Amino acid sequence: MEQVTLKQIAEYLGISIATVSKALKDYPDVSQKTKALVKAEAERLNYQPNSFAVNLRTKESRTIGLIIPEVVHFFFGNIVRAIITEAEKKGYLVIILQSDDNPELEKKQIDLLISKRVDGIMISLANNTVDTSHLQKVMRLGIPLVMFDKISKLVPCSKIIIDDRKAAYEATKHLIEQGCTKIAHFRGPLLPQNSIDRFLGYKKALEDHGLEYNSKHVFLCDPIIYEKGREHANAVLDEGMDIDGIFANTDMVAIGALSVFNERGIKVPQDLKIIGFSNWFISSAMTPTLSTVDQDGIKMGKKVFKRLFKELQAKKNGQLLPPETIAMPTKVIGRGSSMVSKAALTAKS
Amino acid sequence: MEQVTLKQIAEYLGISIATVSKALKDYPDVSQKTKALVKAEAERLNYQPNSFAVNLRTKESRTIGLIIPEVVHFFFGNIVRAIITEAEKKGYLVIILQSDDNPELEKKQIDLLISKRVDGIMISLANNTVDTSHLQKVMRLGIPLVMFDKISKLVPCSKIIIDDRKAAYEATKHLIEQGCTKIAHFRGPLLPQNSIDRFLGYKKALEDHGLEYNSKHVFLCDPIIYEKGREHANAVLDEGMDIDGIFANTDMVAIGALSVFNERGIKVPQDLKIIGFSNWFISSAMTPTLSTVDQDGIKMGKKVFKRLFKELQAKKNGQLLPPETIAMPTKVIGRGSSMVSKAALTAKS
DNA sequence: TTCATAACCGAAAACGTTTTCGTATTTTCG
DNA sequence: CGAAAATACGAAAACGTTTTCGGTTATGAA
Repeated sequence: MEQVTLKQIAEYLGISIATVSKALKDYPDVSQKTKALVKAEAERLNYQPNSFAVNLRTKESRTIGLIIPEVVHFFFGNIVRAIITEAEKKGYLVIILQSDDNPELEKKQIDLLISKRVDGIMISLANNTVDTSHLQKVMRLGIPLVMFDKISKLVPCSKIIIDDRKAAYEATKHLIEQGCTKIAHFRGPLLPQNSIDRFLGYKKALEDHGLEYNSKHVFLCDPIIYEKGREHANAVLDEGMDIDGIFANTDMVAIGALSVFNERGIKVPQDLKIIGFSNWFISSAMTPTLSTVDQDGIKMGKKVFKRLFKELQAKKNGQLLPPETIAMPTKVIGRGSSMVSKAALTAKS
Repeated sequence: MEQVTLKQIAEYLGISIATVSKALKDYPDVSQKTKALVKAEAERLNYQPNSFAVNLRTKESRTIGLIIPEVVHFFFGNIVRAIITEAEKKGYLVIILQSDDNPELEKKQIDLLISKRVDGIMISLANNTVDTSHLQKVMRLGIPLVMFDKISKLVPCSKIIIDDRKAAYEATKHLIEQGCTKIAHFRGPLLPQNSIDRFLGYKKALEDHGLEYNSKHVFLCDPIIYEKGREHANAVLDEGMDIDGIFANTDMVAIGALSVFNERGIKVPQDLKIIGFSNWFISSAMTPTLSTVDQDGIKMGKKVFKRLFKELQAKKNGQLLPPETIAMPTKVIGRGSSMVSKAALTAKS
């Protein structure tokens, strides 16, 4: 029941604790013979170092913190999965906290992680986090910090993002290439950088292709949920707006809109084309299948941990790496909701 | 940069470390005056106890482990969310590990958690975990253990589950009540208890209602994914099977089947009725909306943590609670995929 | 005043590990 | 053979906290 300690092994073998410790860690100043003896005994007794003591002594916990707005979210899910996996490979454990998009909670959780003495922190900000003092505190304490997806440009730490502006530009361009000329945008909340950037990319694409930007064609989704997509789609129809394309901030919103159009007999993609964002796997299971922008959560998660790990290593060596911002690639995926494919044509004729 | 310690406060105030420690914890043998002094100073210096030292001294980490097959999964997502929230309220941090339904990995992760000296462990087993020695080890070490959802009856610990057999029975009965007489079952893998129970519930419902059980009507989904639903739905059609209802092990599978029927012009629910399992939120966004069995992940998560907490408390008091198995309620939710509602009738007429 | 009691404080051990430094023993080699 | 060097081990401090126990001072009662 009780866990065995170095002391017990030492007493059993009649040698000192120090030697036992060193033997287990293959120090050069322990003879092969005693090493073998100690290791055998440790094995036999199923010795496991007491991590509390190790932590105290080495001042590191081999534990890192991760704060995200929502665990359930499919995109974060992939990121989480990747981070956990990568971290485990390097012997790190991940403590996950969910901010529920609540800046107050986010602050508390940062404090919690600091008090637990995590070695590093990864965070995707709550949508409406404006005060970054808690993050400044993390930096002040010298705790490596990596931000991803939802970032704040005010914090001088490393960041892993996608080029939202470019991705949105490409998505909008895709609709234009499919023949849309009056494109609405179901945008995300006003604050987080990526919903701003997606909006800007959308706007830029219109301008670059000689289409007029109309602020009435921009609908705010706050929060970014299924129902908002439905709401705005209904608004578009009820007000009889002249729209032939929609670029939605997120697949979730796009699917909400799609469900309304299906219900109200609007033919997608013939009457109206839609493209979402994030390539949620279920988007390929809709009828019609949903066009979207693919952002690889797994790859992103890997990158996030790898960056943090680099900074952890650097810190151990007494160095401090200059912050770095890395943009991950994205890709427009054209599907049934924006493309009148040959198959779709056949089915209709 | 460096964290302040009791020693520093003590030196600054010219008193002993012991007194500082006791003052902060409101020991009765410290005067109000020094308590005030110490607290003010601690506040000013932003003192935070070094949890490594606290852990070592108190032999508890206020950290608990959670192992689940898949974080991304919406059902587990809800559970995770609930557990984290509840745990935080009681001052516990949650370390989440993902087993990827891999028993080997699961074993390793248990060891990892043990070596990190978590105070307790919650686990939903990998689908094909048969050897439970790693769990026995947890119990042998006296670490409180709570299993949920995917459990093993061989481990004498507390368990939080749903009554899968009853739920499946109700789901099948629902189809029968809607007029189905030839009901197929897209079942889950052979091993985990809940997919066995769902199958048994399905079978029992058939028998109780005078319908013949036909093993050809049972399709194995291993793993339980969207594609399996498609695959079997196609098989049903290709082989021209005489089927008028499907009870799927999971919404995911049901949605896969639904997409095939939509594509191939099978009218749901007129030609064929479907019911899924778990009430994945997207299931109400399908066309038609998907009937399902609601199992409340949030409630379950809460229950899981609360039970673990109870055992943690008991352990502190030197007690050992007898294991308890709690079944959470479920509810059949009839929607468009199994019910020809008035609205649907109108639309068709 | 004196003694018992209460109130307050601190010394010190303990938790289990890591690591430095010193020392004792053995080996090497001129 | 003797000195230098290599080898092997252990003592002890340190990490920062908690808690027991003993001691000192103040308080009150006799």
